[in-house]
Amino acid sequence: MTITTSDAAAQLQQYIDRLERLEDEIKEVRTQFNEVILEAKGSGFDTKVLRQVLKIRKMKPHERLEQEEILATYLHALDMEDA
Amino acid sequence: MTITTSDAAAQLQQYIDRLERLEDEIKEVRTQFNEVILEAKGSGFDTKVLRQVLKIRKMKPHERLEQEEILATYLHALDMEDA
Amino acid sequence: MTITTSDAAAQLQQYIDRLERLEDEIKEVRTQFNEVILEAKGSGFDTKVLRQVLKIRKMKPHERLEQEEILATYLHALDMEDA
Amino acid sequence: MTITTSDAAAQLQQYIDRLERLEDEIKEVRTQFNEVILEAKGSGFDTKVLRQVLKIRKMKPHERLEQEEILATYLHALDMEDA
DNA sequence: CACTGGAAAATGCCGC
DNA sequence: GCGGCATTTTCCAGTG
Repeated sequence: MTITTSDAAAQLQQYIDRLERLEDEIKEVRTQFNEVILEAKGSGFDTKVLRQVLKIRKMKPHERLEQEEILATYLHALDMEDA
Repeated sequence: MTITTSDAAAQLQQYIDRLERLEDEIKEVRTQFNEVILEAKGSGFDTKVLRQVLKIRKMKPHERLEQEEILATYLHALDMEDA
Repeated sequence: MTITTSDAAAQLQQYIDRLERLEDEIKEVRTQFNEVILEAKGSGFDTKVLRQVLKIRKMKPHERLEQEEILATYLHALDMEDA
Repeated sequence: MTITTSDAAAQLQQYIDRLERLEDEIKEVRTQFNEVILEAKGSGFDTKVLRQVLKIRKMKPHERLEQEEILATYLHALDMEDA
């Protein structure tokens, strides 16, 4: 878009405002996240391991891709039309 | 499992819960962010440039100027100043 | 397993092998690339700007000019032309 | 680095050359990769599934992080000093 | 306080 | 040409 009208300029300003507002929110929540991590550290937990646990829990769903599904993928790969 | 460990487990669970809740929030807000970007795109704005604008606004003018200057120097050294 | 499938399996295996070999090559060259970047860094060059230069050289001057113009327009609309 | 000497300029030119050379190599190998994918497609394989197979094989090593190791991580997380 | 590794984001690519 | 996915780059916390 070539901004020729002041309307377009105002619209751009609005989008930028909204986006920066959302970025601020993200930053804020991330700060809270870090605070909790620090708090956990204060309780004696190893932050690195903590993050690892979170990661593992996030990965879990992906491991539905386990064994059977992998096998299915291979079988599908072999189920070609005229090979 | 000893009582101590059991306590620790409960505490760990709590921290994990809080952290995952915060992660969810971040994810949610980021989704909103992307939606606004898409909306702006629908209004005819160039999303890539939009992101560039946000980045520029986040940078301190000083930093930005410095980066630009280095770039100019490199381009000059390569006889590319008009690129 | 039918003969057809067995054939397909062998063929699949071959394709996978070739593809993985090529993936390895790419990975290897990328490693070399990163090493050169590091070397340049060691010589005092700013790696981020270095990457920027490569990107600029890859772009057709026309594209680049266009992008810059859009950016200038946006910044102007936001009264940020001096950023 | 502020490039003041022609030596530095020459050095920069050399780094850029080397990096672009490596980028070309990568591009070339990637082209070969795509050609093999196309060839496989011509043999009746579904390219999407093919890529999926490659991905799965790449992930496999990461799944050493399975069960026992995950358990170990949790146990470690609970093995705090003074909780 | 620079380096390193890992998470998040942006870019670019492939298929539709 | 666009949307989704994979790669690449950037950012940031942790560490010596």
